[in-house]
Amino acid sequence: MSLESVPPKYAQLVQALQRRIEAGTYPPGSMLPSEHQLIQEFGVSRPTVVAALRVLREQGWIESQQGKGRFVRGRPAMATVESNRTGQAYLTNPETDSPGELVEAGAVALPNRVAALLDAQPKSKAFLRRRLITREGEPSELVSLWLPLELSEGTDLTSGEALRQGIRQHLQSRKGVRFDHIVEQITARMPTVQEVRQLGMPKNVPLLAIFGAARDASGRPLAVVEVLLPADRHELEDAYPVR
Amino acid sequence: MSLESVPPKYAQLVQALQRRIEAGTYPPGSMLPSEHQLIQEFGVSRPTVVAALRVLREQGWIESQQGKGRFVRGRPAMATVESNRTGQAYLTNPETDSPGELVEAGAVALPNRVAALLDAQPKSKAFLRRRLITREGEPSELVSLWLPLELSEGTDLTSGEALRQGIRQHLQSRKGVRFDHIVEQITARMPTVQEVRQLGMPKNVPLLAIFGAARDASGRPLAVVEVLLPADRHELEDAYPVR
DNA sequence: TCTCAAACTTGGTAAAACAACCTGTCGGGT
DNA sequence: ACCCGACAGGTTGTTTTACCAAGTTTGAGA
Repeated sequence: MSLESVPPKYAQLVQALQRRIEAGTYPPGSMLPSEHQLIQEFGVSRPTVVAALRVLREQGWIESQQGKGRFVRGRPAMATVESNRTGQAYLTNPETDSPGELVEAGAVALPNRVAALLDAQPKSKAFLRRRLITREGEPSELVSLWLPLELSEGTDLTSGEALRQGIRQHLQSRKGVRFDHIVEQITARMPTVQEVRQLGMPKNVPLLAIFGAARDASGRPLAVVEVLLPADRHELEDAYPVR
Repeated sequence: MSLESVPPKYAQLVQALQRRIEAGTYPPGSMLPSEHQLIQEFGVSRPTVVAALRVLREQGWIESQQGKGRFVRGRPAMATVESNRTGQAYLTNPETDSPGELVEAGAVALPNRVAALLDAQPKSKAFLRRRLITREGEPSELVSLWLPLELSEGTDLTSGEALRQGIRQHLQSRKGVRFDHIVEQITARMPTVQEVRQLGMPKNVPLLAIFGAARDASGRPLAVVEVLLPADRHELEDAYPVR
């Protein structure tokens, strides 16, 4: 059984054209080959070509003029920066993407701030899963996930192994809850002695602390992730259009 | 010649479905009629229905699950909510909105980091305008704006008075440049002694530093704003939908 | 030189088929 | 009686073929 999922043809075409634009084969301002030419070259049908070109237009790589042709704009400036929604990244990407070790997993009393984000009583219990991420062999980030106890039951989150599925997908398939939006808070503070030890960082360097609270469509909190980044080794970057 | 251009069918279908969602005919969480049902009701072909539903999904009105159906999310709320984009706020809002005093205005040598964001040589000169914002009578934030010298000429930025116009509007009307997008970087560091004095903050509390680089559509840097926030009095908050 | 039709371009609609995925039902087995 | 697997029938996702409409450019002919 070959389970290597091949990307759809239109997506392959998108990538091929992006590569040519970046390589300078289609320089900015020049006209892209016509639909008919692309059909000939790639051996696909017109709707497939049109679907690929629509994606490129919506992403800002090209623009089109009816009756004239499609013109290269170049790599969209916004796309060079992968919008670094930190909370989303840690709630969505599989843990196997980032090497690290599990340092804690079990029911604990909630810190005040996390309790407020979960709409729970301070000091009440919830499930905590904490991982120390390593990059290039060095401790890099401390990631903590808090879940209401009823959401942690029947999941693989208690396991010591890295999840091969994103937390979002795991909770959706096992518990049927759907993340709708994330509220993110960013603060800075000095590290505790324990954090200095775990992260192997100087004790006079501040920590960037990102709290991401995932909620469902009705606004009910589902999970909170805290990401601790030593400020001498990390910073956050985001890009957005002005309105 | 009656050339009242009628919108394409798929666009009409988009509007019809949006109206029904807003009217509550399709409440959030409910399942949308299947493609087949929509084909029957509106008397159009499947590609037309699919095109309309694709637009709705990309705009965040609905989400789709292969094998199950399409589900209503409601009017995309996050798109209308002005999220607290710090850099955008300081580059767009009039200075008169926030009381404060001008602490510096003139040509200075660029710090390395700002020079990199402006694509300029380190140590080269640029115009700096720095204001200390006060809230409830207390020093609160230190906001610095760097501009290439050619962009500062002929503007009111050298004036000691608070601008009644946002920096973005001012530069657009005086110099004809348009902000297209902003790249934002967030770091944390310990304050300098001068910053401790100016902000009236404890010297063992870290600073949240936000750098916002405004660029035009081609990616050329136009201006950089740095916002320094004592971490014991400020934090950043943002909200966004999960993709 | 001017006019206009032909030949290109992209945009939109229709009809059909297959693939991938989800969910329930109906069995047979334990 | 209970559990579990196979299967049927639903859904969306992708691809193909076909045709017409609308905008632009070009060149042939008057």
